[in-house]
Amino acid sequence: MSEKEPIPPKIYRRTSLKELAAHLGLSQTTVSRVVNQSPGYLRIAPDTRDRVLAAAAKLNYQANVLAQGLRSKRSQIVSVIVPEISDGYSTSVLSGIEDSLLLGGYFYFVVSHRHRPDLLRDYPSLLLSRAVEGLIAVDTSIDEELPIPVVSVSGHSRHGSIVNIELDHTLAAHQALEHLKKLGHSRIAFIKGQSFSSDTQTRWRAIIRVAGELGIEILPKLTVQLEENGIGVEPGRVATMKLLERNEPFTAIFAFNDHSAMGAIVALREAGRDVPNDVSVVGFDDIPSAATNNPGLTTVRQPLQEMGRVAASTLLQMLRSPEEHQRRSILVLPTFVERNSTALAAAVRKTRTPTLIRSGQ
Amino acid sequence: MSEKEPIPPKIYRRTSLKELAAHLGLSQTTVSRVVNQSPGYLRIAPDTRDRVLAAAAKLNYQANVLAQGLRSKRSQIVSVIVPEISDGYSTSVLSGIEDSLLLGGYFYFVVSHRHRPDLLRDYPSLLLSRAVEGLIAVDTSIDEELPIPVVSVSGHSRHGSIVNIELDHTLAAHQALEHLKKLGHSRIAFIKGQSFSSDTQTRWRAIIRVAGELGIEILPKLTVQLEENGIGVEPGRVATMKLLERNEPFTAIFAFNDHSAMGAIVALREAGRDVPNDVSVVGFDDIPSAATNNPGLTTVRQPLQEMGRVAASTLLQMLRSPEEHQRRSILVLPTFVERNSTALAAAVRKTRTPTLIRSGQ
DNA sequence: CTGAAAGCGCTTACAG
DNA sequence: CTGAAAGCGCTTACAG
Repeated sequence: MSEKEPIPPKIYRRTSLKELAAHLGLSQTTVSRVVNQSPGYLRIAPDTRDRVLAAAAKLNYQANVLAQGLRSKRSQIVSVIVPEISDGYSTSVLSGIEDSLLLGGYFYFVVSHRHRPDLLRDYPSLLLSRAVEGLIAVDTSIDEELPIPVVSVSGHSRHGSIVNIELDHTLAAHQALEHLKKLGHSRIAFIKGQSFSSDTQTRWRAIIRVAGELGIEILPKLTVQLEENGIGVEPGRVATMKLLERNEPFTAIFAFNDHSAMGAIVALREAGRDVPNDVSVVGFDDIPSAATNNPGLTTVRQPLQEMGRVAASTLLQMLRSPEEHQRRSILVLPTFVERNSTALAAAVRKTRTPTLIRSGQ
Repeated sequence: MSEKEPIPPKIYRRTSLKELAAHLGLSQTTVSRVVNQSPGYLRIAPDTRDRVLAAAAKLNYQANVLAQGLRSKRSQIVSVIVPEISDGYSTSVLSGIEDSLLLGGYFYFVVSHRHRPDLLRDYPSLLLSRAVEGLIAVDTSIDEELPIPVVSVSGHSRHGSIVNIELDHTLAAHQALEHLKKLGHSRIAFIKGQSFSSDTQTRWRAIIRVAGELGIEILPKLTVQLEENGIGVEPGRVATMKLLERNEPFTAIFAFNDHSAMGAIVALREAGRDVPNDVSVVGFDDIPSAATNNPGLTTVRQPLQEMGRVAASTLLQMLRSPEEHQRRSILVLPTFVERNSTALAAAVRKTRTPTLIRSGQ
């Protein structure tokens, strides 16, 4: 007895509805109605209600959600499919998704497909056999019609009933290109996204349109695309090396995302070019490491967490009232974040006073 | 008809066991035995087996896992609880967990407690009412006895039957401190972890022990602790500012983790100190951004993904054979990663030839 | 070698 | 105002 008293184990013995009903001398039906406040709840005698509630609290009754799901056809589970879970983009979205789902009493399975065709093909049925009620696809295009509601974050699905949560890419392109234009850049290089990324096409079209409006030329020789292979900043580094080999002068790069912007900075540094003094670099997304990068990344922020929250609450809404007319797409707005990876173009710098140079964030 | 043909929707109409049995003129029992290869499978007539398998494939039978779980008391779901999902540490572990679980046919719920006491208190019962079979706690200490197997990653739980997956902190401390010692650092500052992090204590004790062995002094004036509030690199930046205010000279910092090491670098830069020429900084974890940080972070790598894989396969093992004696803890080994945030101490540099200076990674 | 029956823990028409 | 009964889609003793 000289040892520390063991903490008395919390009672995790689960009471079933049957036991609770027996304990109260009531039918399961009545008990079920009370604890779930189901239709008919109001017609139950107030003191019966109180007795049930008291006993449920005392015996720590918690419904078996599996059984509820089987019977009522609502598993209270949805699934989120992402390209790769250990990636800043997906997890910011997941964080927002979790916020909304928790409020709605839903749990979620995460699966990552890693661009593997077998997983992309098999996951939908695997998830359906788990009775998930809905699916959120993050940066993943779903090209089959599923028997459950699907919300896509940056997925650009044009299929059936899928609701897309998407960024206003036109505004995003405008913010980035106008920023570079103001700084005096006219020879701007572009790093396009990997072909597997569902944002690649949409964003590129917006860039072309906006560049036209702003009178910015897009030169094929200053355009490279990220390769499918490679992780982290590597694809951006490789793409930028390719760009440098072409010997076509440029003073700025607009990268597809922050990862590739960081890779671009690495490649430029290796080639002896200073960022931002020789070359300005603009990223996209504003993942957490964009701020701590050196130099801090000027970037177009996607409200990833908010996109997750909106995706989840939209999905819950669809589950609650399937019949209601649902918008096909919901637009969210980017925010432009100026840090230290962009500066006045060298040509312009000479003609202006140093105080005009942004001091950064 | 001039539009593109719509893709014929894949058949997602789910066949039930009952339907399949009726279609075959067999009992559910037999069909169940075949599709699950359950005990008794071998006693079934080979051609019955073939007929069942053929029909199951043709009608695309997939069991309803919810119903299976309810009946067999195996939901095939486990849960992972993490402090925060949008954090490089947790997601690397999750990535490994997913690898192992997928192979075992399990899916998982992720929940993040964000150090909120209410969530930490309520999640266990919420998960139990979801019938999860087991729990993996990442960097979270579980101090109640749960009725299901629990594996803890860096949780250091000394409770009941919990299996801990932990890093060899002594080796880790040895790698980092010997590295700094070799570079000629003797005045080393230490950033301790937040009090809520379960690794803080263990790692600090290991550091004290190893420092003693290596003859490295730990000065209270050169020791600071991360504050609980603040996200990303901010706590590390704040701690380092506090350190600098003390006006006690130091030439190196051993930080609790990579985030705080990055924050330290920011604070040092703001104070006009160059990393690594004035101060060397060593991080811990090797999260993805450690490599892309500028300067690249010298750090102690935790094999996070492996830890996740080991945690999940250990849990599955416990679910399969609960009676088997299970080790109380499983040790994994750190790898020391030299990058560019550490260099020879200034005092030493003068006395050696420049070629001795590491060229970095 | 195969099947009838019970039951996992719930919800929900239906009835009174 | 309350309950008996059926049934969600499975698995598993038990029986033959």
